Order: sequence, then C-alpha cells, then structure tokens
Amino acid sequence: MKVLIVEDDPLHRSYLHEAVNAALPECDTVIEAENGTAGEKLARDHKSAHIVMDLQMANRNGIEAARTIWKERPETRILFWSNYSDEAYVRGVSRIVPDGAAYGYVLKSASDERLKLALRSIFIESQCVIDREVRGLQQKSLGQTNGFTDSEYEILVDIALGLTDRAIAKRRGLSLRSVQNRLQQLYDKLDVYQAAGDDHEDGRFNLRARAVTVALLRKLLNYSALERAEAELQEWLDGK
Amino acid sequence: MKVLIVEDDPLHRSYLHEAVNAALPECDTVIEAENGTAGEKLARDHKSAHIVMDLQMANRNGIEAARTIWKERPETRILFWSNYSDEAYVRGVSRIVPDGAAYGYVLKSASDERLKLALRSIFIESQCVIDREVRGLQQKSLGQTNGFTDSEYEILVDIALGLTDRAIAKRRGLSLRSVQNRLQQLYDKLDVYQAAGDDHEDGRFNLRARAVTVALLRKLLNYSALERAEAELQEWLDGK
DNA sequence: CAACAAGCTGCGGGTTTACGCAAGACGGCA
DNA sequence: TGCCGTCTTGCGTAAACCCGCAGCTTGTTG
Repeated sequence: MKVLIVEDDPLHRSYLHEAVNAALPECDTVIEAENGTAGEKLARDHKSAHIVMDLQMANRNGIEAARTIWKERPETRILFWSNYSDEAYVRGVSRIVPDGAAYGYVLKSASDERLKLALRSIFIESQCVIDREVRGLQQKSLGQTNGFTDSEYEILVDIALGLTDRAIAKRRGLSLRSVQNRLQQLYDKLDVYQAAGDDHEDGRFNLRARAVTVALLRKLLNYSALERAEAELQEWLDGK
Repeated sequence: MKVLIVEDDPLHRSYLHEAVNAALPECDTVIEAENGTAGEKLARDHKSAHIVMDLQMANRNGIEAARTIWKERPETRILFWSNYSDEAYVRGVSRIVPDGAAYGYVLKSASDERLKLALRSIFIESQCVIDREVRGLQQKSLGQTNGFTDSEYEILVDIALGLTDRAIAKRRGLSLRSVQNRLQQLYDKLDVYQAAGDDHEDGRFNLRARAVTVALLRKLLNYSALERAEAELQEWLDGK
C-alpha cells in the first residue's frame, strides 16, 4: 500500500509520516507533496488511492486539489487533516465528496490515537471518520436546523464577492426582487439588525457589508471559501 | 535567562523549545503557553523579558497578547513567529511596538539557521530582525509608496466592519462627504473598477463590498485584523 | 380537493451610495 | 508673499439598496 501526504508545513509533514508508518504496517511507501499542485501531480502519477491532505496550503488549497483528484479517480480515499473546523471548510468538503467515497476529517488538535484510528478506518476499512466537532457543524449545515440553506449560503457568497443585486439575479437566474428577498432572510439569520435598532439612527450598519463581516467572524466564510468563490466567479464572467 | 514560548501548536512548540535551547546556551529556563491569555499571565508572573510568540492562535491572538505585555513592560523583547506575511499582520504588529523596543518577525518557513540567528540577535544583542519578505511589506505600508495611507486603511477597516458612511463620519470626526472622498480614493487604489467597465452595466460590482473582498484576497485584511477591529468598534459603541 | 406554507415576482417609495463640481483651509516652497 | 497641491466640506443627482404589500405558482398535507 502507498500513501500520499499533502501538507505544506514540514513539521506536520514528518509527524504525519511517522503516524502513517506506525498506524499502517501494511504501507510500504510514503510519498510527500508540499502543496496542492504538487499533490495533484503525484496523485496522478502514482495513481494514489490513499491520501492525507491538509486543507490550508499556500499554493493550491486542499479542497481544490481533492476536487480534481476525485474527479479523476472518485474511489480515492482522502483523509483531511486540518487546523480548523470552520463551517466554510466543512461545507466546502462535503460539497465535493463523490457518492460513496470513503473520506475523513480530523483536526490537527486530535490525539495521536485518534489520528491513527482514523487512518486505519479510512484506508483499510473504507469507513468515513468525521471528527466529533466537525460532525456537529456538518449536520447543522446540511440539515437545515438553525443553520443556513444552500440558497442563503449562495447569496452570502455572492454579496461577499461584491456583486450587485442585479448581477446576482443574472447569475442565479432570479428576479431582482427574489434576490432581495433572500438577502433579507440572510440579514435576519445573521442577526445583522442588532445594534442597528439602537433607537438612534446613530450607529446604523450597512447591512450588506455587515453581513459579510458577521459571516466571517462566525466562520461561515473564510479566506479559502472566498478564494474558491472568486475563481468560480471569474470562470462565470469569462463564460459570459 | 528565561524564555517564554507562546504557541498553540504542540509540534511547533516543541520545535521552538529545541531551537531556543540550541541557540541560547545562556538560557536556563523555558516556559510555554498555548494561547494568548495564558501567555499574558505567564509573562506577568515571571516578568518575562524574552518571548517568542505565534501570531495566529485560537484563544487570544499574538498581537493582542503582545500589546498588553508591552503595555505593562515596554522593554520586553518579543520575537513573532508566524506562518504568514499578510500585510494585515505586519501592519498590526508595527502598530503596537513601543518606541525603541527590540522585536523580530520571522516566518515559520524560515530555516533553522535563520530562526536561531534571530533568537540571538533579538534576545542577546537587542537588535530588530525582520524577515526579508515581511520587510518589503512593512516599507510599503509605512512609507506610502504604492501602498495604503493610514487614513485609507482606516476607512477600509470601517467599511469592512459594515459601518454606514454616516457612522464612519461620526466615528472619525469627518463630514459625510469626506468619508465618501476617502472611499473613492480607496476604490481607486484597490482597482475595484476592473470588470465593472465591461461596457455593459452587466456585471457591475457593489464597490463597497467588492473593496472588502479584494482587500481580503490581497491580504491587506485578514481574520485577525477583523477580529481586532470589531473589538475596537464595540468598545467605541459602548463608550457612546 | 381544499387549505396552507414557502418561494418567486412586480410595484412603489424611502434611504443610502457613488461621484462630479466648486468653494474654502492648510502647509510647503520659490 | 503668492502659487500650488492636498484635504475637507456642501450641494445636487442618478443609481443602488432595503423592504412592505400583494398577486402567483408550487409542493405538501389532512
């Protein structure tokens, strides 16, 4: 068995290397990549079926790399190993995992034990292993309880990118008014009206901008999500 | 000599520990904290004069911790050790360093050698050591060449927080029109008009929201900067 | 099938933004 | 001292935004 490690921090990389050796005696080769681009290439060249992937990397982040890898070989097993459990990451990952694929999401703060267990479960048993903390977010974001609908999330991303109502309408195939409806519903859920109702029209917020910030502070959005969204937007703009 | 390490990743913490031992034979005690809050407390209790500080930490980030530490003992020497050279961090750090204090900014991607050299220079020689890459940003941001004025940066933060023009005017003691002037000048520098001039009023951007996103993508802003700005804003709101 | 909730859409109007134009204010510099 | 560039401010306008109201289309449920 061969394992590919994609991780840009050398310390974490060698830690992972050791953990893989310890947890998987049946693994005879470990190869390493230090960014998403190199990871994709190695995965292709070696037809890797077992990958441990960091999410936040400078060159090309883990989600993008995983997407192209899964597009080429959907049965690839990927363990995401990340510092953060931002909803933006969790949502990003669950959006790209192919039907029936085995994958995992483990936080870097997890114990050695948990990491090794996850490695075995995913690579040997083909089971999905999702960190408890991440799991909570996932259900909140997929089930609609308390969390955000896909359409709400979508429009959040759109205003975060800085599109006008009209542009959003065009992009999503909606009327202007519908876009504004969704916006209101978003403002509502993000609780943007808080200090706005301070009686005075004193410290009023610009709802649109405020919504984005609140989302960032609540980790519904993060840099990586913006980056991806921006790339998609450019693609769409080019397409027409 | 005693050295305090403030860093939330255990791997990096122990790496730092070793590096300090290797670089500073005159150091007899190394103590560790795993977040900003604990770091402040330890610094106070031990009257630490030599600190190595991570910037991005979950509980309380390095900039905030450093600020309170420096407020209590301005002669403390702090080496910031960070993954990123975002302009937002660089600006954040140079904003809080006291006059004449010795400090350093080294990237985690730097070699062992560089790190050890920096440790000695700062803690023994009281010299400032700024990573080459960071240095570039610093000059760009302090000198006005190509970079952003303080007032431009200030208004960027304000719209990022989601304030209205009026609120900004009140907060900064300006007229409405002046705020808008600065905004235009910001839009100009951020090159927000790009695709807007696509002939059609097709894919126009909402300048205000777009400016924030562009700033984020260019790392003029980041999560940590927003977090700090939000705290300051709340303070101001409470004050009146 | 009737009833009802949920989402899309147009209309209308009150606010906020973006920005050109032009009149001061202030500081440097020859 | 007088000219000039930068910064501030007010006025005015067109566009964009926020949102209540009401009519329509759907999918769901008893």
